[in-house]
Order: sequence, then C-alpha cells, then structure tokens
Amino acid sequence: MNLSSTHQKFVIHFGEMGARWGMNRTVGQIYAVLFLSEDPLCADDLVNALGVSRSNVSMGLKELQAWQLVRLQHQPNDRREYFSTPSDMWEIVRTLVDQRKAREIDPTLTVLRELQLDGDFDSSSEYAQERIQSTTQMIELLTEWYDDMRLVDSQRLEKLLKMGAAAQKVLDFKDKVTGKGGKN
Amino acid sequence: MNLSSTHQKFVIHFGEMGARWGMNRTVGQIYAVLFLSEDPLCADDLVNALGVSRSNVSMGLKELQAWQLVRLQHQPNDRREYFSTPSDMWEIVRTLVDQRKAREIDPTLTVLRELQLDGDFDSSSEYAQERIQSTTQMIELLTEWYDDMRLVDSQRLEKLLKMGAAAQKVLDFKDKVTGKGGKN
DNA sequence: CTGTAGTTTCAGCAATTACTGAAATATACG
DNA sequence: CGTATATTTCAGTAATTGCTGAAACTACAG
Repeated sequence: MNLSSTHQKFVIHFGEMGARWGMNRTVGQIYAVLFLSEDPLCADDLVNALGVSRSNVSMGLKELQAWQLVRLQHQPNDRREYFSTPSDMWEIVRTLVDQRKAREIDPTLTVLRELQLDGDFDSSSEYAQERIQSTTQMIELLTEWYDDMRLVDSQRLEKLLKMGAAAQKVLDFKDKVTGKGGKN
Repeated sequence: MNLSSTHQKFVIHFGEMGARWGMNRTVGQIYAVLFLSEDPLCADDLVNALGVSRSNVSMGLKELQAWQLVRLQHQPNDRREYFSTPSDMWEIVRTLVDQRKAREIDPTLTVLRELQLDGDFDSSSEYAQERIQSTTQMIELLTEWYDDMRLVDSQRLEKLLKMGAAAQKVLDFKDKVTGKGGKN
C-alpha cells in the first residue's frame, strides 16, 4: 500500500469492519480506498493500493456494486472502468441502511407474514403465536417509520436528529393543545 | 425437533438470519426457540429441540449471554441453568441495537477520533481529511440521536415512530412560530 | 471425602468462505 | 476480422469458522 499512514489505518480498520458488516475484509478495504479518493479509481489502482489479486478486486467490486455502494463510470479515452463513492454522506448512509434492511429485515418480515397466513397455528402454543405477532408488528412499525424518514431531505433530517428526544416533548405539547392528534 | 411446523419454520429462518446478524446458525436457532417459549429452558431442552451437541448449545448460550439477549435463571430444587428472553419487545430491540452499535459503530468512531488526533495529516490528502471528518460527524450525529432516543419510554417512542415524518412538519411549524428554536 | 449431575473447555474434524492464478470471455480499435 | 487490453469466471487451495465428543472442571448431596 503506497498510502499515507492515516490512509492505511483507515483502510485496515474498514477491512476489519467489513467482515462485521456482512462483506469481507477485501471488500471493506476496497470501499475504504474508494471512499478516501477524490478521483475515481480503476481496478488496477486498487490492486496496487491493497496488494491483492486482480480477480479478488474484480469480485470485491462486483459485491460493492450489488450493495450499490459504488458507482461505475468511464474516463474519456480510457477503456477501463472507474469506480467512486458518492460524495454525499447521507446518500451513503441511506444506501447502507436500505441494503442491510433488505438483507436482514425484509426476509424475516416475509417469513413472519407467511407464518401468520398459512401457519398451522393450532399445533403451536398461544404464547408463540403472540410472540410471532408482536415481532411482526414491531418490525412493521420500525420499517414503516424508516420508509417514511427516508424521504425527508437531509437538512431537515439533520435538524430532527439534533433535536433528538426533545422532539418528543414538542409533540407531547402539541397533543395537549390539539386534543390527542397524530396518525395513531 | 419436536416442535410444531410454525415453530420449526420460525426457528429455521432465525438460524439463517443468525448468520447475517453476526452470530451463527445455531446461536440464531437457540435464540428462536427461547424466544417462542413461554417458560425458561435448560440446555438439554435446546439439545432436544435442535438436535445439536450439548457443547454447541453451551457455546451458543455463552454467546447469547455476551450479546445480553438471554437471561439466566434458576428453578427451585433444580441445579440446572434455565434461560429465557425478555418478554418486552422493546427491551429486545434496544439490546440488539445497543450490541450491534457496540460491535459495528463504536470501534470505528474510536479509530476515526484517533486518526484525527495523532494522524499525520500532512501526508494525507485534503480530500481524505474531509471525508474522515464528515464520517466522524455523521456517526456522532446518529449515535447521539440514538443515545437520546434510547431513554424515551416505550409508549412515547411508539407514538413518535407512528408519527414518522409527520413529526418533521410539526417541528417546522414550531420553528416558524418560535423563531428558529431547537438545539442546533 | 466420594459420587453424581451439570457445565465448560478444547483438540480434531467438517463445512464454509476467501483468495489466487490461469483460462475464458468481452470490448474497442486498427 | 485480428489483436491488444480489460474484465470475469472458475477450479484449486488457503484460511476461517463451526461443530463434536471426550475430558476437565464445578458444585452440591450424601
């Protein structure tokens, strides 16, 4: 790696984290290099930066594309494929959450709904039924909330987040004034 | 597995998901069985339910304890250790998020802060510095928001979530009325 | 103590996942 | 076309992770 020490530490750390985030070391490192690079990079740049095989980079990039975390583009008069990461941090966060939701939450929601439709609930305990139902409801509540917040523009989102739990007080107050309003 | 078909499907699915959630199949399955069981279960109950080795169950339970997802308890006149999951769904969600935050976010925040302190930033590009800084800020914003929301009681939290993006409008309105208030 | 029931540890094996280099495929350009 | 360059696929291997049974440990009862 011919990168500065700061660069290196960052890349190595993202490699370690990549594993915990459902990718793998190389994929995490590729992402980190692209993330810190102002200009798009081609596969060979990544081979040089990371010292892994060309084919490994190819597979890694494919996976990052599946995650929609990198963008493919072309340079004029150059056949090679160049990759970059979005410059907008919110876009990156949204993609990450979307993807992990799609991989870690949505399949469960599908199964839970199936269980409640076709499940032979007679043979399963009352308690288990309740548990499955309240799990479904919890996931629905959280994902619906996220689908909703997803659409708020960055500036407002930032404001909302900074406000944090204080928002809750404003809304409590509003309830009192308007006489228990809200969607629920 | 001597469980109902609904039970079985649920357990098998959580096994598959366990892998994606940073545990592994057996750990996911153990959790699923405990989650659906009204009464606490001992290790041998889990061996019977899942058909895996006693030692595997032991290791799995150890990991679930590390995740703080199960509770150890004792029955009167029985030396065996019994395990259960909290009945409150919010408690479970909170634990899950806490744990994943601790494993997947906090270490990164630590590294990013280190990089900004001791990093030899001279040798690293301007752009990379900006990226590292805005990543730090983004993570700080999100984790501070979570730390804040964590403390809101379940009922209010549910209300807030159901309100979703609509909350934003109420707050926009409040801004206009009070003349740009809020923490920011 | 000694015996017994419960639990944990761990070495060895199994299964899965990650990585490589070589071969195959695709693409642009003369 | 043909050839040079870029990319992907894939079989084989390396590394990691998961699982088991046997042995070691623990705690309690007699």
